[in-house]
Amino acid sequence: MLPKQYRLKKKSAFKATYKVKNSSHSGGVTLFAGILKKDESPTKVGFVVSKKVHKRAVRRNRLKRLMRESYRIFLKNGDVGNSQKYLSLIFVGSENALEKSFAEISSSIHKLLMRL
RNA sequence: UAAAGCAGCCGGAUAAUCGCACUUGAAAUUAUUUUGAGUGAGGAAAGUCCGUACAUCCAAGAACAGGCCGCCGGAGAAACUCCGGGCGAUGUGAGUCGGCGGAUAGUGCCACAGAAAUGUAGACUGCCAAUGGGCAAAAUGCCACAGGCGAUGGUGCAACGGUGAGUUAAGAGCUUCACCAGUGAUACCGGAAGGUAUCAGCUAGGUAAACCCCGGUCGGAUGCAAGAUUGAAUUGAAGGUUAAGGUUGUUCGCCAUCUUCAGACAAAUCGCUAGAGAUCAGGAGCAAUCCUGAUACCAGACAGAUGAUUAUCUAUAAACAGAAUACGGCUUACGGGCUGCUUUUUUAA
RNA sequence: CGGGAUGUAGCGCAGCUUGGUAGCGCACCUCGCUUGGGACGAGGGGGUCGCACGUUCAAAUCGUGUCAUCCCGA
Repeated sequence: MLPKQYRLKKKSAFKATYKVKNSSHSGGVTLFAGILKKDESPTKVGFVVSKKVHKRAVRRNRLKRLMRESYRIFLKNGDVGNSQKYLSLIFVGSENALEKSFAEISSSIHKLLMRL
């Protein structure tokens, strides 16, 4: 898990991020980026796996945890490209990503971060 | 040894690095940071099929309606719950399964087939010359008119207790006989369900997971997003202040500002986890379960915590699956492993 | 977390109340009509009634369990 100040929490913030419509896709993971930020507050990140992706909570939680963990490692190493210029990011997992390993998910997320 | 049955248990472990939630100690400092310690998903957390606690609102009396339950006894807060027993079904057996009151309270339905499908039925197909009657007069003769009978009928899930004998004109539970099924009465055994024995000719289908009858039982609704408290910006109403500010030169008024009340989106706190609880020991009981004592406090989030990587071990770590107010059940899913008892067949002793 | 509904032929739906025969439209196949196709006419095939167990002589229909899909409320 990420520390609290890095998490995207409010429903309105999620809606605002989706509204920007700046998205890209890689290996079953979709990244939505919000607006560019003006001050030095930390970039907030949300992770979403819909109930339509899979019925069982264990499978959905597993995918969310893998995405979260790989983002955390990139953030710790400073290997996140230009992503920290944005106010908010949302990673959305899809059906294709369910069966993938940590290494595959990690490389997908790295690609997405470099694209920004 | 093989094949089965039942009961119970486990549901990866250890170490390293990075990381999260809550509690708590310390330091810096004044709302955050750093650091130490502790705790951190299940046997089903699932499905949401039952039952409760708890909370708010309505009603607080009675009756009807309606729902639910349905062998007996016990346990339990209660339950579509559990334990023991009875009966029935099933299996070679250990065992397993059972929504298991009433069909003589009434109503409905029973396709097709069949003479007939519930009404103590017999129209039809049939059987009968014993009785009455007629014909005949040689008869152990003929006639189905009055009658007797319910055996016979290519049916059907089901045909008015079953099979076999005897009796008879023909026949029939006829009550005469043997064996069997049910029902009732009596006696005995049992705490009860029920069981055993004897006697009685008493024997009119099935369906109540069709309506229903009988007995028992039930305040209703909504669910922790229940509900309680706080509450910045802001909105409305009422009142006050001109000490300062804006609007014009001044006053009033308006803005502003202060107080009170009301409403209220985002939000915060409580509800929230010390319990019909957990572990261990002893006792009562066939058991479910109950009693006593000791020990420790053991998830509590709110975009929602247990993860990632590596190494070693056992059987290659690989099943079903993630708490959201709590508890008791039921049901369903599940790779693999362990323990105990029992049965059957064969072999050996 | 709570509530409601639906699973029947390739597709869309009846039938379930009151249990005995599964039917309608489109689509499909064959034949006719036409120079050929379409339309039209005639005929035909196709369904473990989501799954399992039970009640009943008999179940798409009644009961219970289970699976899947969809919708609604906060």
